[in-house]
Amino acid sequence: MEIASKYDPRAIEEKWYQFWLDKKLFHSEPDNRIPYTVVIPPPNVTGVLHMGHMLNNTIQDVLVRRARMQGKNACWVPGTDHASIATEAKVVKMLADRGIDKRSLTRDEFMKYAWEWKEEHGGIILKQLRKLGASCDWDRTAFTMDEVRYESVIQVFVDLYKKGLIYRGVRMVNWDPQALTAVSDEEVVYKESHGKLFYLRYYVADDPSTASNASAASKYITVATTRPETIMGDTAVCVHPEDERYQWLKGKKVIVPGVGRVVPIIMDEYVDREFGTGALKITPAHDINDYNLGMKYGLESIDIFNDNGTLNEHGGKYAGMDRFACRKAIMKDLEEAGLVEKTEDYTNKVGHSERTDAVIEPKLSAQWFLKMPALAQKALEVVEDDTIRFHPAKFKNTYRHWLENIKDWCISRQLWWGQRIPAWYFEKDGRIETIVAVNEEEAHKIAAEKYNYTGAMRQDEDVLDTWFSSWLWPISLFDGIRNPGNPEINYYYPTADLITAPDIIFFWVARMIMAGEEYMKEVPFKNVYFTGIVRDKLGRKMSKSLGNSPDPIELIEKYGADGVRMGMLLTAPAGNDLPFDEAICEQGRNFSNKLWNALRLVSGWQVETTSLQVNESTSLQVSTTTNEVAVQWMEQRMAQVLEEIEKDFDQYRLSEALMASYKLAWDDFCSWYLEMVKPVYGTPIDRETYDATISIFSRLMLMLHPFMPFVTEEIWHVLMSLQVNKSTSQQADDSQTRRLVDSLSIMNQHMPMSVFYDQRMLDEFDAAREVIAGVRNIRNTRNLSPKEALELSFLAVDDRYRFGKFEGVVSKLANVSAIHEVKEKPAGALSFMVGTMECFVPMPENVNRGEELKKLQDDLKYAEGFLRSVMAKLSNEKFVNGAPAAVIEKERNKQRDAETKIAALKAQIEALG
RNA sequence: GGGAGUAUAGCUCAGCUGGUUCAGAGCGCCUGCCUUACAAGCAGGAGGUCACUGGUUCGAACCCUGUUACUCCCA
Repeated sequence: MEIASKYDPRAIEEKWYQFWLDKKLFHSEPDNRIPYTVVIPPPNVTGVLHMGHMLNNTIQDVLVRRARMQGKNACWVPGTDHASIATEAKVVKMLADRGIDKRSLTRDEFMKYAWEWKEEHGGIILKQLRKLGASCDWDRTAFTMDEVRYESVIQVFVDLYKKGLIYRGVRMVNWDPQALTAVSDEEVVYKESHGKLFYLRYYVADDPSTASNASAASKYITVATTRPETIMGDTAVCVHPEDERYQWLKGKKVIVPGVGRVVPIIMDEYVDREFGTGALKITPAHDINDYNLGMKYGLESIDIFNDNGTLNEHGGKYAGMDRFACRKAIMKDLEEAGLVEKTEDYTNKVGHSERTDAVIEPKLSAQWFLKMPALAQKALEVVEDDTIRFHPAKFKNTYRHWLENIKDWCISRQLWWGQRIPAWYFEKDGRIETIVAVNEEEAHKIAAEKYNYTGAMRQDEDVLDTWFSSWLWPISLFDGIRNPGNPEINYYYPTADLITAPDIIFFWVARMIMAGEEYMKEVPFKNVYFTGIVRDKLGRKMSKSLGNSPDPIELIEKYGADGVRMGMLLTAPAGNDLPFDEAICEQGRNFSNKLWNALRLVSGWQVETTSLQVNESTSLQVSTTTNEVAVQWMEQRMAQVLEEIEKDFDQYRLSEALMASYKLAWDDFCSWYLEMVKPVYGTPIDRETYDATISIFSRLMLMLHPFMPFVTEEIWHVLMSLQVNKSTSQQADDSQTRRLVDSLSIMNQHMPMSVFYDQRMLDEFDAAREVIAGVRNIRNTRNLSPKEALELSFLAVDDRYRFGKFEGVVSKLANVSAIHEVKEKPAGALSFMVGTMECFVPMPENVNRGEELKKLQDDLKYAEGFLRSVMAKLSNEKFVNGAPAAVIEKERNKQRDAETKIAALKAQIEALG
């Protein structure tokens, strides 16, 4: 069979992904196996694949593929969320490009365009995930606005309203003046910003009747503010009740500069005396803290802004001006009026909208809220008691802190794209009544029954926060809200693992837990794996604006999906940020190529029909024993590594599991095992070893498959067909067997499991490996040709470092023509030590005695130093009395070994000299 | 301002219950090799005051005190 010497992933990856799709291997239906369910963190429908998705979905795919191979019924449900703000912005832009103004459209017309946009542009990301090899059950692809999910959201809203957990009220919310909607606390990003701190003079109005005559006042108080434009809404100035500086102002009133309004001085401990002058202006309509003070002291609340961030009629001469332009204008005017004391540079954190990046304007408005305390309580308990485990566990702290300080969730958004709030209003007897119902018909029915009202009703214009859909995701994906107890939700819920980035721990993780407790009385998942944030190699977060993020699809084209997956995983311990360097994908690509070349080697072998192999590379007769030993050792080693990997997966240490598999395949299998059994060029290999090699190689592919699905599927298939081809007994059924092989997939083979292994054999191999390395080292340093066979003798004081069955292996890999055990050091020999075992090869003619001597003396010095440290411990009474017996015994062994070694070295030095 | 975390080789990280020659891995680097699977490779090698400080202990990378630096979250 001709196989290219370089592995080319492109055609292979496409071929197998299509194969998996055609055979519906990703699809899951409930059955009697154990379910393993993962729901995708639904990417934003406007999104394109970025490195964070790559990481996140690679991890999910690894876990899902592994679970599937462990015989579980794996179901990974993909989907997208509708991202109301982001999508609406895209649609508005699309309309603008076509010359259509959103305001000229009805809601229904707009929604038609929005769906059109979604069908055309939404979900690119899901297509891209296929290139990565994601084994999602595409038949189950869901969208937070499709019928099932939409209705689930509405039903939950109505239910929570009935339970009294949802209410509507006028509150201070985070207003996004660009998207023209409220956003939740979690959607506000605080960014450091360089601004100014303005010191403004508020003159005392001694006599309220002459207040408008500001010049009459002789005293003033200086107030520091970062937002002078809000003075139009000032309704008080506040100082600390114990602030000595301002006692004289008690009960007085002051005049808002430039505005002329007379406002009271209030005293409250809320004030930080250290900040600015210790005096605060209070604008209840535009600051949450001021709002609270306003409520406490019954202050007037004057809203000075329009929804788009311009000043309204309360802005006086500044009405219509943008808030930032107004800031400049106002300062200029105050400056001229002599009301500004000074201006300082000031750095503070300013809230920006996560979606539009506009500066958030705290604003009073009527919004819908979900009461959080009771929900939070339960959500906290299940994480505290480890019903849900976080990996890494440190995120428990963050989680706890948030839930203990939680505020009610603002769930209404002033947009059209989303689930429209199912609330209807009508006026009766001069009162506005509110009906919350799953649909208008139902609302009418309730209105008639409850209020005896049959007239027209108006539905709330707002939609619900996108996260109010996403928090139901693990339930609504299986229709568990509309049809509780249906077979799917019973089978797939709770899901097993959730893999997500830590920045949505509040948005999503916590709220899913709340919804799970509320609607399923059961947690939505058992483990949460928090990935790191993908950064560039300078440690900066990857972002579009910096242009520092590689295009994942280009990476895949360059290194293959397997290569990229491996690159991501190798640097991605749970919860650690990963500084991504493209070079790491190269390692993944190289590994694919290594496996590929191992396949080329094996596939080129001729198989001997008889069992004996004569190895002519040395003058030693090598029987199959060497190969048998090699196979046995490889089996032991594989069992050992499997044990490690199983442990790693239990602890979600994926990069460690991958590294262990990588070393098993590259070092143990390719560098050692294949070299041990490799027949001399042109000679055949014995049947047993060949079969064993194919079997081991195949199992290695199974172990690697979750990490590198494509190359392993390809190699596995070639291995299967090799088995068929070279089989002596199956000639007749050849084509039939072939068809069978072609129809199989590595995907649903069984993952090998660790079994008991022989540690003694592994130790013997380690000794053999060191002997081989020792001989090679002597050849290298003394310029001895690897082609020239050497004779090896060894002197073992005990059995610990014997290489036992591995004699044949040593002779083959070190090119040793004979191995003798000796009782005394042979004359005229070079030596090296493996533990306490001394090994000798004949001294070549050209050896540099001075160098040899120096080497030996260095070794001796080290050994003597080591012995001293051991003796120091052993002669310490406290150690001997205090340490456990096993530890002391170990030290005694060290002492004996060191003494043996020192004696041997001294003898060698003497022999040389 | 409140909370959490991190600091180990040039880089990214392991190091579990304090106890082996325990100071490790991968990558990178250096040297020598196109040795009939693989130069996307092979054989070797160099690299660290375990941030600093004091303590506990027979024994500390690991436990405790303090310091410094960085990161994240919350307001």
